[in-house]
Amino acid sequence: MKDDVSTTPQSKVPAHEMVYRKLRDLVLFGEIAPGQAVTIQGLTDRLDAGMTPVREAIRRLIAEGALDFQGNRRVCVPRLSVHNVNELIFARQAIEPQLILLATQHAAAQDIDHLFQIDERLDKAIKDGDVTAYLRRNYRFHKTLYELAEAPILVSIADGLWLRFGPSLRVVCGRVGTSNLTDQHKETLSAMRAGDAEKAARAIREDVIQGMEQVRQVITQT
Amino acid sequence: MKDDVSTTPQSKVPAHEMVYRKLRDLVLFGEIAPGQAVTIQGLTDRLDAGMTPVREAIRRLIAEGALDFQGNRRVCVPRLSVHNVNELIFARQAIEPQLILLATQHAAAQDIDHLFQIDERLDKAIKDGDVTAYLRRNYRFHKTLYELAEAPILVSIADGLWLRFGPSLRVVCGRVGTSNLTDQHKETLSAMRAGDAEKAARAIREDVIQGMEQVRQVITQT
DNA sequence: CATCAAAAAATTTGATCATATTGTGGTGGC
DNA sequence: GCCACCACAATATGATCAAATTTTTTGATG
Repeated sequence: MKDDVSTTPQSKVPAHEMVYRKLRDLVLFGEIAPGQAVTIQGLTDRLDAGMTPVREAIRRLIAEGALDFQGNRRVCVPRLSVHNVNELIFARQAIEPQLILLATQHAAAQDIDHLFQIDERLDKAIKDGDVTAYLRRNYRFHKTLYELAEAPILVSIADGLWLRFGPSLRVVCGRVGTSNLTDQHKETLSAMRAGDAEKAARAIREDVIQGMEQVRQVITQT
Repeated sequence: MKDDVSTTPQSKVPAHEMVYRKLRDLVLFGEIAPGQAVTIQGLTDRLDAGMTPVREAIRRLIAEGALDFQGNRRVCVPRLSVHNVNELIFARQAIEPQLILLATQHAAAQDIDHLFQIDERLDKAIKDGDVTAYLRRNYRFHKTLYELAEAPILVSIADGLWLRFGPSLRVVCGRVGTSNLTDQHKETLSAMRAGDAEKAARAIREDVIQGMEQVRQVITQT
């Protein structure tokens, strides 16, 4: 399991950070489904942590939009409306191509090689029908790519968007099946390797649209 | 301890929410300057609150990018680099015109009247040289405007951006002086009233560029 | 006597606090 | 200058209080 970099046990990282990463993963990869409630006490048991770290982790994720604080003091993973999905499509199209432009300028050859490797393992997960591995590696691919842009604010925005639609991707996989998933990863990377930033940006925009369109389909049906 | 009946007339809003709002204002309106440290104990004194609510408020603001958690466990208001400002300019240009497009579609006549009122009071603050009132009303103008778009995710992104460059606006006012501030508020509102969404979007883009350019100037000098 | 609904008790869960623990940066001895 | 030690601030725990939800009780009505 080289995938979960987030749950490395080290006494160097504080408990609230640890809980945050674990809970973030649970939400981002759809292990807590949209609509499902999140309780403090439930998490102290599930993650074997104290109350304070759990509370702080929940607050952080609420602030990032990954969790929803419902008027009374209940917290849950938000369900996306069609309207929300449209907002997310717009925002992703606005931000992520720009990240690719910047990433192309900064990327070294070995960075792109590394991304090709991640993409290969992603393809393997698809072939194996391993949904969880697919979701983790797909996120990892995009996140790694975006971090090459060296634009921390834009990356944090993009990351925030992933936290919002991520939970629904598992649902999409459940409906569509992993074998029907398409992406523009290789096209993006090839263009980057060729130094054609514009083409890479167009490819990622295509990737975003394809992915989000599938989310929209599933949301519309529900 | 029941003695806080006099100090807390309405305990309908929880303490952590109260502390969050106060601290958010302190940061957003530059009352805690960029680079300045933020300590838990300092805030428990300053805001007369318990330790737990303060901790949660700080976590939220860190998650929103309004505060910076520096490796060791120090927290401070981030200083913007020129690079950061460029990211913010891009992001604001990407998001805010879209919010105006949507707002124009949804706005009723009285909504626009209300915005004209806010803008008038804003102008008065400029004429009086009241920096704090200017900053608060300028934020209020944009926030009110964006909320008309009925696009909660895009609004939360825009809000997050304001939290990042807001602290620097007070510095800008200190350098430039309130009398030299220009904006495109009236142009935006007039276009909206006329139903010309595209024109309104262009006006707000102009407003964004003007404002951020002044931030860039100040950052570059420092 | 059964049924439903409103009220009240019980339980669950969140909010807050006081306090103990741990980690960080500084300080003085060597 | 390096290392042990000290003081301070952050982190984490569990207890306590308060709010909200669920369940139970109760009473009126058909």
